[in-house]
Amino acid sequence: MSANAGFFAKVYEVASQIPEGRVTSYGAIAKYLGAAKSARMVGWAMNASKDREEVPAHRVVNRNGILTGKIHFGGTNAMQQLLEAEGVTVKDLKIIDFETIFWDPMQELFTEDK
DNA sequence: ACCTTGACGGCGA
DNA sequence: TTCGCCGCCAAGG
Repeated sequence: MSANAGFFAKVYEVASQIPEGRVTSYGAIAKYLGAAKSARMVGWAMNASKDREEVPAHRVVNRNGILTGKIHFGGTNAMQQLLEAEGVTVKDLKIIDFETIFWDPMQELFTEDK
């Protein structure tokens, strides 16, 4: 399924599996999908996933641990609020202990798919 | 049909 | 190590 699903669909599958209180990056998802250079498309997919409540886009940030997509959450700091509500400490759009709560699909799903 | 933009990141200089 | 350019490819103008 995943192998035959469109790129967007695959992104949704991975993103929807991100546990609460954990975060990942666009690049990590892209790399897991076999397109490390297509991190941008992951972001674009997230943009289209706004209608999909199953996709916690707020748990996906850039590789610096910065809430770059915050802008797309109604124009307010809703994204940060959502993360903090899950126990994620955010300081001025920057996730504290980013690597500690980082959820790497390559590490968590390496044998479950593909 | 062509050009620009975009939730990023890799790789070269 | 830091800076900048290029790729990925979809959507909008």
